[in-house]
Amino acid sequence: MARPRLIFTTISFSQGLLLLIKSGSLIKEIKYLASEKDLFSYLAQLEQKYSPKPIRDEISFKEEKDLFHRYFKGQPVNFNHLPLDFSQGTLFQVKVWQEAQNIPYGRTVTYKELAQRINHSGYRSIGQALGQNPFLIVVPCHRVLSSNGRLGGFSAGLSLKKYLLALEGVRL
DNA sequence: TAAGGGTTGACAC
DNA sequence: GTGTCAACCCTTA
Repeated sequence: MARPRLIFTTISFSQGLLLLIKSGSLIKEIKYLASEKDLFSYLAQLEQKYSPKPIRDEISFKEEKDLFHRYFKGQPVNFNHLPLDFSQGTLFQVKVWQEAQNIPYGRTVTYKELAQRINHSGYRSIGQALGQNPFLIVVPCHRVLSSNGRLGGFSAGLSLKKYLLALEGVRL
């Protein structure tokens, strides 16, 4: 059976832009890009990876765009009902991502707490799985902090992690 | 199979 | 309070 063609859109915000990629009705990836320049080079990579090449489609992302615009205005938004394509992750990664989705808006947990929720003791593996998170913001890996109250890490950059937490009213 | 990683907790100073 | 180190265990090359 032929796979549905990939479609994408971008959402601009004060720190850069988000690239949303869908296959059919499933979201395949939500990626942070610092500038239009990064967008063009990433799209070039996608064109090499996928055939036929992904096409821009604003209409199919109406709901997601609305949700993200509200989120960037500082309104509490729940993204959990959006259908995500977890097939690209391992079983362990999917478990971590799904558990991370349960962290409420404006709340934070530590890597340890997240590990305990999935009955796991490999704290470093949690960080590693979050680092592979392809669904920025929707899987809120920015809400996971180190136990000493520090930020920990963030695949899209710590300054963005700080920005997102501040947006949600989290005091560090 | 070995190395690395978004961590943690214990211990020493 | 801060630094160091072993242990956790998954992913990647």
